[in-house]
Amino acid sequence: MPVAKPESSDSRVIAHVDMDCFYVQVEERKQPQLRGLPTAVVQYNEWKGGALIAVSYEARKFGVKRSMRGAEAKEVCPQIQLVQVPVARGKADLNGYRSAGSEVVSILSRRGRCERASIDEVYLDLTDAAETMLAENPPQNLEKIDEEALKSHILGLNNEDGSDVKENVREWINRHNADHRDKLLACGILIVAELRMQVLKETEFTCSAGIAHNKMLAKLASGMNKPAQQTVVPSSSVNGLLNTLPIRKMKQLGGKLGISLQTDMGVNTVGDLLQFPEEKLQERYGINTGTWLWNIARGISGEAVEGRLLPKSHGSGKTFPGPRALKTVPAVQHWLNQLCEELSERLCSDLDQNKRMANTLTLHARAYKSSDSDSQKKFPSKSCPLRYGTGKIQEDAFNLFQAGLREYIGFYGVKTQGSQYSGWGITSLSVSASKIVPIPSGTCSIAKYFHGQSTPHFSSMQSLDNVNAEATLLLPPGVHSGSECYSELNSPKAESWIEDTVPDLDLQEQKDLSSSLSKTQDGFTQDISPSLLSGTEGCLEQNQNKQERYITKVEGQFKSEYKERKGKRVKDKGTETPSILELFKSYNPYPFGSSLSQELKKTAQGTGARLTIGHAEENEVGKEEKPMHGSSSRDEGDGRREVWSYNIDEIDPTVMDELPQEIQDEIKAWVQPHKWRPNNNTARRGCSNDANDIILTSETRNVLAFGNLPDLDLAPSSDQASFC
DNA sequence: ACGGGTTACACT
DNA sequence: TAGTGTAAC
Repeated sequence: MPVAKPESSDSRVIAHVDMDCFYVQVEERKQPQLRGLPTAVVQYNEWKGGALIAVSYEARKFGVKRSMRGAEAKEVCPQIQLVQVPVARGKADLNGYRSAGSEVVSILSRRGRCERASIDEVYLDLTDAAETMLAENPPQNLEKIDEEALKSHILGLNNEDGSDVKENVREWINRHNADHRDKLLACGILIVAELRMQVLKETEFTCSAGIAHNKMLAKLASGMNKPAQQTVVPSSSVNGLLNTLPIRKMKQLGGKLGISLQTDMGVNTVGDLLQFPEEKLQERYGINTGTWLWNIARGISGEAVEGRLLPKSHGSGKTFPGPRALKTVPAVQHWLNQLCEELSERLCSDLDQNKRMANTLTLHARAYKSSDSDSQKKFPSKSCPLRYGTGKIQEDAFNLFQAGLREYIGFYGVKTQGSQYSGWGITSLSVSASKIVPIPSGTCSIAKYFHGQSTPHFSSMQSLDNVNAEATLLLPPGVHSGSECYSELNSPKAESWIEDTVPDLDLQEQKDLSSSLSKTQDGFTQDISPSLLSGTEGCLEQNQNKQERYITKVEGQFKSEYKERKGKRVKDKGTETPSILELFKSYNPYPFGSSLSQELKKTAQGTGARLTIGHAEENEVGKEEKPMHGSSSRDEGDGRREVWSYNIDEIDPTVMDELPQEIQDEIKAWVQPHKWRPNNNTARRGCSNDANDIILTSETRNVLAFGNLPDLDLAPSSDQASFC
């Protein structure tokens, strides 16, 4: 599973910063009277006092451990303060911890590339800062070294009895005869100490840190002296450190792989690994993992610190253990709705604060089938394009669930009466949103608008393009940018879909289902804050070439969209005028905001600015996206065409027959373009000269470029509601 | 019948 | 690709 990466020859200065019992600290900041007391954060207090998810160092002295129940903790430490995780919508609400984590990240990212590794951990690449310091103000000239830095633990520094530890540290930092690598680490010590003090001052949180030449060693070190201390790993100490280190202390070896190493290979310490030739390890664990193992035995790890301050996905989930398993569809739907509400809320915050949008919705569930031979079958996870809006997410998630359930129960699902025993139970549910990209903008709202309904073939050169343009083309259908946010689409097909494809439910359940649907679908209509657009204004000067290239791309998309449409949906609309107007009308089963024209003008002006998002210094999103190193293979957003990822073939054919002809056609139209298309669309993507291609008039190009759109008489704006 | 809820990533 | 599995906190 782990993969080897070559280590760059240059010496890096890498830090791993780990918050000390973070959730406890967050609660202590909220309730300062807790400070100094043995405290633990618990989740769900009902059963045996809830599960501990964080334990203060005071409480640890009493032997309180994570993975104890609250009641157990009380036994070993009667005076322990148990603080509950906030609950919202019947589930744990971690948002407070998430935002506290963001506070920390924003501080730690000040001195170099910063990677958010989890809610309470980051990696920092401080190489540049250290090199600069070394060149301009090397530690060996320093008179005074900060107290915090002097408290560092330097592995391999032997503190003889009676010697002043801090004095030894000072000497180590000041050594003028140290090699370059150690001098860099000495700079790292000072920088990290300062960062940690800033964190403490600005957030009241303490943290621990490891400083080394790579991530693996930094991570190892950060846990060696907690809380509120930092540990350095000079390269001369690496062998001694690893030699006796139990194998499962290493990141990635705490699970099955580590066990296998011990039981199958007799490897108990990292040092034991040294005797195995690389080939042997590859033989046993595969080429990648084998090399990775060989490297880590030697303290070699080339993983880069990714510049990523924000999470790559959002998820919301809950377990329903044992007797609490969900046994009816309405019960599942109720909880799905709760989870989706939370997810939607978080997506909206992300959009608002970070100007990003997610593109894929995934549903995970765990289930048991009581009376069945293959009861260890897993509930399949399912995903589909993500449409913004709480109601839509709920709807889509529920559809995904039903698709999964049908597959899980295998079509012979027992018909059940009302709340009667159904033979299955859901023990965990979660929804997540992934493939998050910076919001598109400007001209992009057109491109985005055409997305998801057919198969655009872009005219290549994608990889040359600005990441934001790339992002644009991945947008969900029915979505356009702007502060009024996205139009709420109530496509009739979605609703018929739900009701008509759940044959196994009895009447009562169907009623429950639809009533609960209408209950939850009123959704909210609060606007996205206008700040959405701020921050991009003010940098209008931008590379014209980029813009032109981009337009070409949209144009190409346009052509092929039209082509597909023409071929497969002829009957929809009578005339086939190849005008942009007609295209808009016929293409769109969804209401399109009447503000389109306005929006286009607005965004046309802003296009240059928005295209710069990827590079704007003050914009985190730009930094975020840098790691999208030209992965042009997934850029064309192919995942977006098909509305549902589950296999339509799996629908009971008799059900298909019962569907209204219209809907059958819809379904076929969804599925088939996908099936016909050859697997590698790179071949087709660049081909814009097909005989069937329509030629865009210059007027059309203007529309795309500048938003000179004639008034379109499309769906009335009253049809739309916005979310966020 | 779970420490619980999230994240990330490699594999196929 | 979507879906699965592992690992971590």
